[in-house]
Amino acid sequence: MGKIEEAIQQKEFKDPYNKAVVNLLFTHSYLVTAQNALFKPHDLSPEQYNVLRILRGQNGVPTTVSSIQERMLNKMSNASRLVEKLKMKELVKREECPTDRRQVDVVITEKGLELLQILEKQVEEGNREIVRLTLEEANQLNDLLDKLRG
Amino acid sequence: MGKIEEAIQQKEFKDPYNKAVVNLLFTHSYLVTAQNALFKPHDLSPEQYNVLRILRGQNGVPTTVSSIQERMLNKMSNASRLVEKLKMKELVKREECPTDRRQVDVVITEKGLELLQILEKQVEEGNREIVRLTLEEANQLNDLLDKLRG
DNA sequence: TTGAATTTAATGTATATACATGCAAATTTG
DNA sequence: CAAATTTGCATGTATATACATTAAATTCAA
Repeated sequence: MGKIEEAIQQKEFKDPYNKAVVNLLFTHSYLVTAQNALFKPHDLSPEQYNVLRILRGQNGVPTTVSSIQERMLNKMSNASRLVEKLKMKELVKREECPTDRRQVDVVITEKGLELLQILEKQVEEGNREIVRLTLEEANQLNDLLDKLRG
Repeated sequence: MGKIEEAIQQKEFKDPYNKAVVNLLFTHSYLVTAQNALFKPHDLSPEQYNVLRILRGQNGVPTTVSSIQERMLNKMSNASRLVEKLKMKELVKREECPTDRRQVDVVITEKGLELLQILEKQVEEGNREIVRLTLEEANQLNDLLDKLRG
């Protein structure tokens, strides 16, 4: 794979900023493609996995749809529909919130927790393998990404 | 925005590799959201813009659909359908390849080139603004991303 | 306290991704 | 050369993103 210029056959970029944006879009696709292969056998999408992780982080405390939305990796995603998909698979429960009937309390089920436990190990191991950096470099990358977003 | 831990309200990560993957997914969403706002008024998606750029890079030499596909940022995208969309907007022309009737020659039109010229300036300027790094840091980020993919 | 504004979730529509499949043309092979 | 394989593209289906709109519940203000 190597340099981005070879990977997408583009000779040069306007400046390092524009190159970084393209490089990030391309690297994102690389990561997501690898992750998809992992999720596929479990009939779960990366986004659904992400929602399950957020719910487990609550330790049993019900979470509203908007709260899930705020914590998702993709802010423009649609937590409402993802929760619906997870409910159909019985990985989450959805109940009307007693104190505010507009809201919906979402909780991960035992079945959801079990699936998460299996998947998480694979994802964590997969991520370590797919990121071909030293520990120090990975830390540098995290700092740069945090700074990039301002 | 700042640190990824605050941005998505996750206290800690398994290791810097797993943190980097999440950080990259999140940063990708940040970039794409900003880019979408730019493309929206021109009724063009980022992916369609990418195809137009690839075609212009050919300097008038017809390009096959599979060649476009190979050079796209998202390898799993569907160049065939994107070309169809662009054709409906008269931004590209599509002709049967004379030497191999399986293939389809795609060329950007004058209208496509004009739109690209306008958009490109805005995208380039937008990218410089949205990446809040020094030149040196942007170069570092590019090196790390290239290395990450191995 | 009632009416306006806001909040929360669901839904509608267009676009794109992910992957399988179909089909015709071209190439390989026996 | 005929049959089998491969290639190039289109298309079908499910999922997700992006964004507008709707409907109901709640809050706020006159």
